[in-house]
Amino acid sequence: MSVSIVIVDDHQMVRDGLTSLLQSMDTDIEVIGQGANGREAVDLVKELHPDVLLIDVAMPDMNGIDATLAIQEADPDVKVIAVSMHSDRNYINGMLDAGALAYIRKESAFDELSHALGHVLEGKVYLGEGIAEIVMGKKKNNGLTDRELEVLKRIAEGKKTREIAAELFLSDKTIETHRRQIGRKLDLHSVAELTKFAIRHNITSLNQ
Amino acid sequence: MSVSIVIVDDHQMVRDGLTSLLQSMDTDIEVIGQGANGREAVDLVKELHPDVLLIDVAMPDMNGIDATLAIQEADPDVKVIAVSMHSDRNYINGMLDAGALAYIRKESAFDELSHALGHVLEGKVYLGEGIAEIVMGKKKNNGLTDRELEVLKRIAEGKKTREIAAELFLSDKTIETHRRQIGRKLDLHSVAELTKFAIRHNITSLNQ
DNA sequence: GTTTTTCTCAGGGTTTTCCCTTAGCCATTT
DNA sequence: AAATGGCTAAGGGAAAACCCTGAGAAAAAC
Repeated sequence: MSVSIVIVDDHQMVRDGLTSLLQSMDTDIEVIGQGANGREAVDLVKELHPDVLLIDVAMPDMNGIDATLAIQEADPDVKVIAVSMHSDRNYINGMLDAGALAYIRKESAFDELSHALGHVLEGKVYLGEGIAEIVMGKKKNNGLTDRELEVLKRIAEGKKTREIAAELFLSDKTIETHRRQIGRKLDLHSVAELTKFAIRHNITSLNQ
Repeated sequence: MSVSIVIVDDHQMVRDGLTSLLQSMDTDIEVIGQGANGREAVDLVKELHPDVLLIDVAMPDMNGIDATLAIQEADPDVKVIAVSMHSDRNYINGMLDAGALAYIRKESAFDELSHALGHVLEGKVYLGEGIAEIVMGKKKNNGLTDRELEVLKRIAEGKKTREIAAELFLSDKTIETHRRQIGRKLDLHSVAELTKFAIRHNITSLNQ
């Protein structure tokens, strides 16, 4: 019984590498498609109906969460494995809520990927090293509230207090309070550091 | 004649993928070591004396440029291939000046890597698609001067004008002028956007 | 049902950034 | 010799960010 896989990541060399890895581990695994962003992921799944979708979380154009949501509507049988650079509780939950069956990090070794593959093919959930603890809140993550996350996202997009206030229909003073609170919680006191934090945790995209 | 390779990248899954790719393309290629940062690269080269070093440019702890500089002193025979996420003129030149023989991007396809390998083994220089144009200044890159780059790097590290001035032994007013000039040249008018630009162009590291 | 957290907002002050112009000095280029 | 570009610096004013305290209402947790 052959397993068909679609790989979506914004770096072609990473896609090629993963393809080579997967095909060298088992002759029954076939990579039938590759894409560079969420939009391509959705199109590829609709067209090819793979058994497994291996998808990066942070990508330009359309991220992994939105793509997974769309895919679960179009083809709920596809097993989705999320592969991410970093781990942020809110975004791990985002992927899992969207319907992903596994979440692993690029920092981790390849055998996590093969484990993930084995699990999702049986319909089981697989979480990479350290991910389960984050999901259950046992490992301290960032401690930011949803509102603070919304504000941080916009700070990391280069927006100023007044613009954020207008977008969220709030007072400037409220946004100021959130900014101060975010800085305190994360102990990061410059926009540059906050931006890097936001990128590391997939709260904002590096592109645009 | 067998070719020995050391791979250095901060994501193990990328390292594993590249290893699999390289070994599947030619049985004479042997990946004899892997590292996660510049410091490990230097140690690995000193210990293993590989024919080729495949090294990422942006890494925590010690970046590819500093590592390549150190390696060229310790073992000038090692052929260095730089593999980077993005392309910034100043940093392409940094790697090439440090002694790298090839520079390719992760966005590019795998065959660029095999071409690079073929070239460097003969002692020839190989530049990935679009890289040569950037080096020769034919493709507009960022237009930042060396000084402006030093300032931008520090802005993206979260430092404030006064701190940067102190570090560079300059007046606050001078740094202010540089900041304004950087913003004008790049048409980016927030620290967040400047930080993302700096990360994309390997001017600063995402970590710390 | 009470405590805690989150979200909202304000007053008031300090610090920093942002943006303008002008300008001298030096090295490279023409 | 003259123009260009890079680096330095200053004066001055407007805007934004930073930081404090306090505080009411709603939602969540205990």
